[in-house]
Amino acid sequence: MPKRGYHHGNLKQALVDAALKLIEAKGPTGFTVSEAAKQAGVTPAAVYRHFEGREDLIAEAARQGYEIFADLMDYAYETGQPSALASFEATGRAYLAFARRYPGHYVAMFESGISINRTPELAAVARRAFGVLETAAEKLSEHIPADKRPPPQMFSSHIWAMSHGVVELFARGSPGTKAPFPPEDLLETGIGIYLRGLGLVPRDE
Amino acid sequence: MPKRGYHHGNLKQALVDAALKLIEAKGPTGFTVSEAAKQAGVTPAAVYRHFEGREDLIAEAARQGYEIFADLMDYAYETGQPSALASFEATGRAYLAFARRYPGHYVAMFESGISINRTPELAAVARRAFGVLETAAEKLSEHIPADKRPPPQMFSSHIWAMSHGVVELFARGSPGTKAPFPPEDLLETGIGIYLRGLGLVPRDE
DNA sequence: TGTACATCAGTGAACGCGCGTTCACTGATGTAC
DNA sequence: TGTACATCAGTGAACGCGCGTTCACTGATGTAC
Repeated sequence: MPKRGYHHGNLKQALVDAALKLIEAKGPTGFTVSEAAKQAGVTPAAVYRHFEGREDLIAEAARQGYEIFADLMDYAYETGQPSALASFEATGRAYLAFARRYPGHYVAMFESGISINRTPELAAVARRAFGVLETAAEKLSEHIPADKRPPPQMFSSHIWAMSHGVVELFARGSPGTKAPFPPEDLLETGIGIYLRGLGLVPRDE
Repeated sequence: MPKRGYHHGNLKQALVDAALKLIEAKGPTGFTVSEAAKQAGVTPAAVYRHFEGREDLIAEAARQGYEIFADLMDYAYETGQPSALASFEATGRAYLAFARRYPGHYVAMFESGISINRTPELAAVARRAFGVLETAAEKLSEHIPADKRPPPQMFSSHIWAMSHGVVELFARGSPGTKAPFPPEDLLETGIGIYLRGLGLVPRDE
């Protein structure tokens, strides 16, 4: 443990990390300022040297999550290039991968009730993340016959909805629901069938 | 206001109704026993004549929601008969319709953290609701060429995921997200494209 | 029809609890001379 | 290099609050005779 700096070293980040662990373990409701402070080895009052309050701490955790998420989406998009189809599919998969690898961030972002418009920085980074998906959809849409081409924003919404639904219902320990199939497979096949419906993938495997 | 019966008439249901309104307005976290009691015109202690505690009240609200939900799914299924395709589509739409018309119930069921296995009755009615969707998927699957037929449970999961995603992301006042299209249209087109991908709907409109 | 009694839905006061937040403070660290 | 001072991260005690829950009670309703 590096103990440089004043007293703690980097308490601000330590508090965010503690909050993420707690949110992951107990949900956004179960998370308390006092417990986060305790886990960082510090008095609850110390939190207020770095954050305006409870909400502010959660918002910072969410912001960091969007940052990671946006980077992941960017990377997935690039991985699929130069194929518009591969890029699009990869961004869809990235959503699930993110939820799996960063569950604390995911909950802070999507289940804590924090508004995306809470601060300009939060809004900006969220827009960056979703922008990648929309760009992928636009590029993909160019491969669809112009007369039967739905708005790109529409099928990026479809894919986002399916990804979100798979995560919420089957990848997280949802209310007594047991996954009938591995979520990754479910999403993979779901996106596959959908893209075939768009006429972007041939009928056979 | 019918004031029959002992003192209140039907306090148990009045408490459930108050809870539903509060959950709808403030989320499952914002709901408190005291406020539900107050809204029913009764002391907080009176709640314990009818429920074991806070959780029990929410569970009853969820149970009633599943009951309505299952009936709605049944009705939607019957409406589509004898066409397997129409029945399947109708059950997908019913999910969104339910979330819209009974937002309090919806939140109690899917966002309150109540486990489906809390009581046998709750588990039973939930199974009834989801069973309709699975039956519809099985019937539909018979129309797909046997060699290229995914398991019915798989595409009922896909549709459920898409419906759930559309509701969570676009139909409810999600974290700063504004719907790019009416959720009903989004779901309609999404299911349509998906079914075309399954080879169940011809390529043109 | 009238009286005595049992039932039990709802009362009102109180409890212990843990929360988020505040405040005057302390003492380690960084800086000026 | 050494001393005096300013800074400010973290302390510890305390606060007010509203929560869920309990308990002995009361008084309206239903029932037996």
